[in-house]
Amino acid sequence: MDYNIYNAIKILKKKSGSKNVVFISSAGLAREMKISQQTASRIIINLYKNKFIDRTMNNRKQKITLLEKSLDVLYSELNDLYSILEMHQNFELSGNVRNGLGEGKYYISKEGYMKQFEEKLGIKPYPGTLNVKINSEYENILRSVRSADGIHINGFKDDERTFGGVKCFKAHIDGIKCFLIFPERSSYTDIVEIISDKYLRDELKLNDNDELKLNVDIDN
Amino acid sequence: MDYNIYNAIKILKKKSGSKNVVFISSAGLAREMKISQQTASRIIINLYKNKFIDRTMNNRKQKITLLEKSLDVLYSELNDLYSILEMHQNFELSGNVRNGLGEGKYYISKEGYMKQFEEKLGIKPYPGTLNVKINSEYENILRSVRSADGIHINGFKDDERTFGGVKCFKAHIDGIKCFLIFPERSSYTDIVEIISDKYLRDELKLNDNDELKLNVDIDN
DNA sequence: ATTACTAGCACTCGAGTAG
DNA sequence: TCTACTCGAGTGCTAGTAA
Repeated sequence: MDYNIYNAIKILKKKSGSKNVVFISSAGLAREMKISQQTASRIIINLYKNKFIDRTMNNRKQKITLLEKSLDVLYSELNDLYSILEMHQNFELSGNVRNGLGEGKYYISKEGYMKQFEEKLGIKPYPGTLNVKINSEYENILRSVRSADGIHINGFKDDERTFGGVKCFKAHIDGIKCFLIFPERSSYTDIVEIISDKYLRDELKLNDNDELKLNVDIDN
Repeated sequence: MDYNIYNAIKILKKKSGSKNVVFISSAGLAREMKISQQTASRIIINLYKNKFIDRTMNNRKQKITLLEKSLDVLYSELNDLYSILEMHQNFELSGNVRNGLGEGKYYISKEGYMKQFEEKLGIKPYPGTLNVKINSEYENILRSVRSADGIHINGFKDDERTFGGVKCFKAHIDGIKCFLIFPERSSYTDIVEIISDKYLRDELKLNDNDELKLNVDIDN
């Protein structure tokens, strides 16, 4: 049954544009998947129940919207194949500098994270993050990076609250080594947070809204 | 059953090194796939019958060798996802110039091919091919390119024999536009043949064994 | 047209087990 | 230990059909 779900998502994504919305009948999906209309209908019900899609049934044709969970399926399969086939390509992202408001600083300065950064990344990060809004043309690449494994940093508890796990990806900007960090449980956002042992704003002479290119190395 | 085959190939490829050989018991495969030993055994038999793998049964442990057909499955799934997710990256290959012996010239000069090259590629090719041996580090990328769709050129018959279909990929070398051509029915080789409307050896001042970089554009 | 329920059947899975 | 056969059970398919 899992295979049907995967295949259905592939087809729905192919038919939906970048807006992830598609008008398709169960018979239409059945034709593409070379299965019966009844089975296609069951699959759609299943996808809906399991929150892979949303659906609205206007008059005749149903409208299907792919949810994040569907995209995750595809991007993680892509990454799986990437790593199995040892195609560690480097990804190039481009975006511009945003004002970070300082929450990043609050989080990464926590001892529970800092210790692990030093151990696992081999750097003692400058206590602050550089926030970069990735240009929308690079959304697909960013999604692909996000769904890769990366370097895992465990969550922890302090006296007051729990802090979730994050994952890091080695990267460089103009030759300066840095790391992208993503909260492990969060949905897609086009803003990435970057840490480095250097103060990147000084090192790279960056101001808000400056354009920059970012190279991510996924080695698995 | 198809899904099992796909999954088994993924696991076998992951466990096998770049030599595509792996020692694994049916119980071992079963554990990885979270299925019973019996089912794993059946899958292995199936893979063998359908020429996805070769197997030899020495004393205790069986040795499984992944055949081209298995790699094709993985690389074409990768390409599928690539095109569905609209991640048309450009691939960079590097290799060195080889002496082509002139068979390439014989083939591409055939009217049946030439007409289609002009129609579908928009160039009137110089009647000869540049043969490039791709460096082995780029094997994975070359395989990935090969399993993509490309521009299809139909096969045809002349008075004497039949000529098979080929597929072409737009590429450029030092800014000069060219096309990689692959026979549609042939197994992997690390030599690629390149056509262009220019005589590339002159245009790029190439001699045998000269190193060159090749950029392939897969747009789907 | 649609979607999707029910019924019946076919296929695939895993337990048991032989070699 | 291994691989792989048989067979019963259960899953998931399609056809028929209702709404």
